[in-house]
Amino acid sequence: MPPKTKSPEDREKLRTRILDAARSLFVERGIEAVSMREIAKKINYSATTLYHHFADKEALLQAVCDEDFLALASGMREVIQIPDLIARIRALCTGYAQFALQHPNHYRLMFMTPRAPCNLDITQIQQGNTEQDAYAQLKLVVQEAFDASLFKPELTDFELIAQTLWASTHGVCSLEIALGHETWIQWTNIEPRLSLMQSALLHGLLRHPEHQTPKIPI
Amino acid sequence: MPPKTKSPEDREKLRTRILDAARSLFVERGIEAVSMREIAKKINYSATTLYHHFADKEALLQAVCDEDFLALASGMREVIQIPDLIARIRALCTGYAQFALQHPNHYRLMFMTPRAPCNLDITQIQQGNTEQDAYAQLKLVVQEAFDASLFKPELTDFELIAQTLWASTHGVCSLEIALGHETWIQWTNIEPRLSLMQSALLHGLLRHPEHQTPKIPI
DNA sequence: CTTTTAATATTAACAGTGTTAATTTAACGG
DNA sequence: CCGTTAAATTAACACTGTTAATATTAAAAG
Repeated sequence: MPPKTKSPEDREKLRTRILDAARSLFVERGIEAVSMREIAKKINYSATTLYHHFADKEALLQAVCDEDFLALASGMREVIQIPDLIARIRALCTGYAQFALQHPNHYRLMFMTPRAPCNLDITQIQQGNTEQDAYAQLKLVVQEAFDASLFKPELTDFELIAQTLWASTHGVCSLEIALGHETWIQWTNIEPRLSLMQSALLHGLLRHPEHQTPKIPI
Repeated sequence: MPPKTKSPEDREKLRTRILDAARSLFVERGIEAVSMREIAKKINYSATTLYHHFADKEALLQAVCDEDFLALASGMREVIQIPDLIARIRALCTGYAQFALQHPNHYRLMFMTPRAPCNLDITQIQQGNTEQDAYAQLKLVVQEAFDASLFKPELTDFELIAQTLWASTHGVCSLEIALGHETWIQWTNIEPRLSLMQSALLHGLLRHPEHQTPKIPI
């Protein structure tokens, strides 16, 4: 069983096999249901083998996470080409929400779970790089809109604006993920919740709230 | 050690001792760091004793949670007396945020953790009762404001409005709890994040956004 | 061809978890 | 004094993440 295939691409191949097994278990059964032994069993390895590729469970999940941070950011590749700044902001928020609702378990791990503050060392994502970091994408377009004086004049901090936009979309999505199945709340549909949040907040932020969003097929 | 003190108030006393031990461990070390054995050790009992008072760990945490749902709602007792409807909405959101940021571990368990959908059976809180349910409090005042035509005329669903207000505050707070210590985001202060969200969103929702909030000491 | 070497994977074990079955302990009613 | 009964305990099961020691193998060295 254990041959000496030192070829680096084989080693990489096993690494991604582990990542894929972890992800699939994780997607279908949630974060806490995933054990190292189960991941290993899924690819017919022993649990200890995983530790030759990842320091610990946290690092493995972080690696899964990283891939999805990249997926989130690169899923916006077309969106960030939209010329109209407001339309681009709207599309970024919508795309973000789609990702969250389509990958709730990943979203939970990425944005709803506090982690040790030192994990940036492990992460291989270049934060701030607009190719890899969806928040950087939002920040950039918000800054452009800020420079174009599209926001109300009393708003002087574009980073604050970006974080507010992020928090609003995150609020709708994370409530949906955490409590969307609770029956003691008479939840309205998620789409109107998202769109009301988006339009009301932009109405409160923009200098000319009646800004007509050019209809662009996504 | 195990005397036959069947008196119901003693039994209740032990139950709350368990709850308090669970809460204190839980507050200082977070949800996942709490084990049944540790809780038991903290009050000099064996772990199995806890199972005579709570079906399982989930039920115990749910019970801790329930007490804090009540605490959240009853902490609003003065706030819901505020006569001005908009000021009351603002104060509810602010109070909610204060609770979230002061009890992040509880907040996490209450609003950031998906649970099995059947837990309403266990919960002893009367959802919808404005004495016990903070969301019901918000819904009520939003409905009053809706009936008073304070919202923009195109908004026809007051429940949607209430959920949007909730989601916005939740978004700021839950991002702060989950990612507030991440250094790859240049977080602005939490206060301006909360207040910009509140004022911008209300600006987008209200018919007369310039509504002067009467200054009421809280 | 051996023999060494070094990577790869495995088994065994540790300390911990939630949980349950079987058992002891102690007080009261008869 | 004895049984009943509730309360608490110990022992155990099947897990978990993780690590140390061990085996397995293929390629390089002699």
